[in-house]
Amino acid sequence: MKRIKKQRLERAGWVVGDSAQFLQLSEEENRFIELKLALATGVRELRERRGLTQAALAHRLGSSQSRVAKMEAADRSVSLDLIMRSLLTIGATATDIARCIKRAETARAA
Amino acid sequence: MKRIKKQRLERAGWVVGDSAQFLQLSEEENRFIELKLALATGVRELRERRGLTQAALAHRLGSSQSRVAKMEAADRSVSLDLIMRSLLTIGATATDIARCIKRAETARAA
DNA sequence: GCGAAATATGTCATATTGGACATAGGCCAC
DNA sequence: GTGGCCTATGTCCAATATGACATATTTCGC
Repeated sequence: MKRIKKQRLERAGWVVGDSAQFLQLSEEENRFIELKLALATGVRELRERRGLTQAALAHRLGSSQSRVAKMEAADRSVSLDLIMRSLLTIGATATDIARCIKRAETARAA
Repeated sequence: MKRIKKQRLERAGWVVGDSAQFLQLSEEENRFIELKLALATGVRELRERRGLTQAALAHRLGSSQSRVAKMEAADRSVSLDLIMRSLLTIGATATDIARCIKRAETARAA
């Protein structure tokens, strides 16, 4: 299929690629989960390095210990928003966060 | 205050630093918003580079055009989760995402 | 082992975020 | 200027994430 035609179809909202869409979807879902997991791990590492308990971090976040525990376990019920806020609250730099994300990528490669 | 004492207090859940906690909170909130904005911008850039309309991306996400518009505007009503999923759906690499995050940091420096 | 502190897991009501839809505004070719 | 396409904005209510609390379970010094 010509590149132009493909782009036109895609602009209209259709996925044209060779592979089935649900494959693409589950692939993205996997990548998303890996990412979340890598960031969650980053929270735990930084928190421990700071000598903070889950309860202490929770207090800083205005959240609760149970939520922090679920967060570090990358529980389905916790959003990336909370994870990111935690990283920032703990004092993660952009570099720290970027590193987590790269780690997620290399984890996938394995 | 001695480092050990400070850590012990913090473990118990108290912020001990020199600055008021609400200052710390608003600082983190700012960082968070910058981050979100940088990623939202990343979505728009990648989407346009791919020649996709908001509607097309929405269709791939199983979402709607209005939500994509709000997302790119970093509207309060859209989560980081959706933004990240979008980035992945568009085909952003870990490197792309990391770059957005770094950009957020340098934006703050300005 | 015991006990205490830290962490994990489950549930609930409330708040936030979700997709859908309607509609308004912007842009460009005709 | 009008019709078509794209994007922006606002409002529904359904779905999901939230803090809180209660309660396991693990960890570790003694």
